[in-house]
Amino acid sequence: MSIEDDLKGRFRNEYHKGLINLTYTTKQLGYEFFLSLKKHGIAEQQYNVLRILRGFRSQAPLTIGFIKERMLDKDSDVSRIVDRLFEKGLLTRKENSEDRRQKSVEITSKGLLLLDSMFECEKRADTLLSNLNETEVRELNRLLDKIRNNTTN
Amino acid sequence: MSIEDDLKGRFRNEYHKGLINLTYTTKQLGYEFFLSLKKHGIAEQQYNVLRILRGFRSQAPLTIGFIKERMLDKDSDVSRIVDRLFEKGLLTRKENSEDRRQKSVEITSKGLLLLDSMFECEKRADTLLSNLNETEVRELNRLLDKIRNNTTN
DNA sequence: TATAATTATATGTTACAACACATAATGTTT
DNA sequence: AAACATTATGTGTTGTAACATATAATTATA
Repeated sequence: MSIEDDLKGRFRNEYHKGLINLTYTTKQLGYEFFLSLKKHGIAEQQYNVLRILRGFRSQAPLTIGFIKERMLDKDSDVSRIVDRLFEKGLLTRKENSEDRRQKSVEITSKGLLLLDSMFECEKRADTLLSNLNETEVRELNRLLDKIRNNTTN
Repeated sequence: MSIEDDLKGRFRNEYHKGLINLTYTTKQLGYEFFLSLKKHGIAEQQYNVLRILRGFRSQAPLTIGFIKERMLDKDSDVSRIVDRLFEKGLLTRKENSEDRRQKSVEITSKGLLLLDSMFECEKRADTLLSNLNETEVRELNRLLDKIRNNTTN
């Protein structure tokens, strides 16, 4: 399937196509992953928060700000995502007595169990680019890094 | 700036990095473009609908379904996006007398003027990948196409 | 032709991003 | 210590994706 067919449009040039292609491909990969998450009744950002809580368990409890820094999306509304996970019993949230502005957030055993049961989602994520060989992925990463160097200066 | 620094994390392998890199880079490019739109008080999907209305002006009026097919996101909620544009006076929306289920949507002169005033946004979009040379963009497109062939089968 | 299937659009819900603003706790300055 | 600044988090709003369901109009079928 070519992107031209799919979008029913034409591109001004390779750069134009590149931008649309990036958006389109990433959206599609995200959707693939989203589908594998959906079976577990959890939204993508909630999953990401749980992953961070598990990944940094040695430094638990974590604050909202710490979690926020580690989200792919820097503007994540972690307060309300944590709300939803709290209501599902997947994490605990307490006032930090050292600094009462902060919240101490920790994954529960229920949360850990859920992540364990989602192991195949993580495996799925690793296969999304499997159509590229090692050299190609490396080249993709090089190109993406190069693109970003441009836009962040 | 490396993505490793930025995400404060490590990657399992190049494939893992590739997926995160795609998500992250695309998000950043999208944000760049979003910023240039914001000055004109219009949201990204609303802009996309206006572009389609202008682009296919020769076939006007267009139906909601026609617009939907041409959106990058196939699940776009075109009905409500059109609502918002209608309220801003940027398009007209009438019942189609041939098939009264359909709506006939057409961009207004106010909508065309807005797009004209946004010409620099389009130019901006074309420069987002300018850090890559022609060969590199071509290679990027090849890799993205190859990724998608995988995930759509 | 009455009925059933399909189509085009609308509406309602949940989760979220991006933003502005609010609030409370803490730190700093005078 | 009182006043001000900063920090951590919360809340409210708008726009949207993804989804389910609704409704009306049209087409196909028995």
